[in-house]
Amino acid sequence: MHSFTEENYLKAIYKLQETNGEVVATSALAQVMGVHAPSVTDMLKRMAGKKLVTYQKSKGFKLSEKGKKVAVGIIRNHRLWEVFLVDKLGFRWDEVHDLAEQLEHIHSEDLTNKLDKFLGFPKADPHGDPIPDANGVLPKSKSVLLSSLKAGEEGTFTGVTDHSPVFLNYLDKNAISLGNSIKVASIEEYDQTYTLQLTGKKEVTVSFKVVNSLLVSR
Amino acid sequence: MHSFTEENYLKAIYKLQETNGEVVATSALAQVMGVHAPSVTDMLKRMAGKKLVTYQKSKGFKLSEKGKKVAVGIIRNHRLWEVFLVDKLGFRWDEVHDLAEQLEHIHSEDLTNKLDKFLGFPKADPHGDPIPDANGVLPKSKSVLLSSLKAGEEGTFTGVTDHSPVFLNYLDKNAISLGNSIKVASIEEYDQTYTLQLTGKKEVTVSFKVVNSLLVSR
DNA sequence: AAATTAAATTAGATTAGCCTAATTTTACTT
DNA sequence: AAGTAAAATTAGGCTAATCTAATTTAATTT
Repeated sequence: MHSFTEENYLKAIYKLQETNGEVVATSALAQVMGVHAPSVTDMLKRMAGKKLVTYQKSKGFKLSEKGKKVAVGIIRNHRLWEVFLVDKLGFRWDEVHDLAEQLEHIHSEDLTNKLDKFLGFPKADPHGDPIPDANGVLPKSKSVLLSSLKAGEEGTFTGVTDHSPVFLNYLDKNAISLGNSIKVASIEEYDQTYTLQLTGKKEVTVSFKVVNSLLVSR
Repeated sequence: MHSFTEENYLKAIYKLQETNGEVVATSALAQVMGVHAPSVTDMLKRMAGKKLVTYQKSKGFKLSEKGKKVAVGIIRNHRLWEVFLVDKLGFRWDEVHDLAEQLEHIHSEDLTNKLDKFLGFPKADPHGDPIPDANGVLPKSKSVLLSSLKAGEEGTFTGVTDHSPVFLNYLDKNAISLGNSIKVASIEEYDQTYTLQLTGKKEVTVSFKVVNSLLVSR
């Protein structure tokens, strides 16, 4: 159907559109794909030919409806496999990304749906990212950055915006786990460090960078 | 590491060596790979360069130790994934081959071994084919073709040599399942049809082609 | 052993996805 | 509005894996 490369472009474009707005720049895509700009121009022409993206010379590009559908399908696969790897095989949440990047490209609606059922129709992957349903519908998250809470406010830890293993390990080390309740005990005005009160009254003091990578729902 | 294509060549060569003897012909490999002969010559030169096969111009070729190791690793993956698809996800045994062909190329010893453990260290895949262990050791099968039994002899159905969905469905339709006991009730001399007595005294009459594709152990 | 047939290889092209270097287009400054 | 900087594209090349057509090598038949 589509090559792995095409699929990875689609996924990357989808994510860039999600965070950086509708239209994507060649250079931005080149950066996340780890290739040089002319390769992107090349690839986009091919993909535009297949109606996966709409592309106007030097004006940026975005996914077509068709392209979006493919991208969401891949994200669904990716997140379901991550759940499998963690829940069934016992991998840690910081180990599964690269494996899921490979598994996500195996195309079979039947496989995906059977896997979904086997896992008990999970709503989110091990990092809290929502899993699109079989129709490609992504539940709209109501989570906010922990950095947006004021001192005294509280929420439930629902996800991360930084998926790097080093950050995930940092959270493990400080016993900050998905589903925990987190209360902002205090905020140091001088350097924006946050003291957090976790489930069981444990307190940790963390930098702004940390609270700015945590999602909570209130 | 190696491309999917290379890995598929390695697997195909391994299987040809297993059934047709040590040295493999260009044309035979071209046929099973579904490509034309010059493509095979090309590919083999590349693979010889990587020490995956030993190759002498116009003299055929065979796997090196290194190549054999890679091939067996892929077969291990393939068969473990087939067990997963059937035992855990509920696929039928005639549906899993193509999916396993994709899953087998995901490389991670860690993944393979965790999957193996999750499945309870199975010894054979859903078609009865033996699964190499983590060291690449394949248990030597003591099974024989059902066609080699004489009238009155009996065995346990342990595997098939024809893996085509149409044959597997035929077996399903006649309630011939792995693990069943099968007794050769009689052999018709005229056309070599076999009447088999299955577990529970059910009798079926089948052609020579069928008994020549069934493996039994005595 | 010579002739014919079959198998394998070489030669030369093609496609996807990438590259570097050069050029063009767009955006930003003054 | 002109000049510069940044971003995007074109031009031309490379590699892996394939192809067809032509040639060479090996095997088989008479």
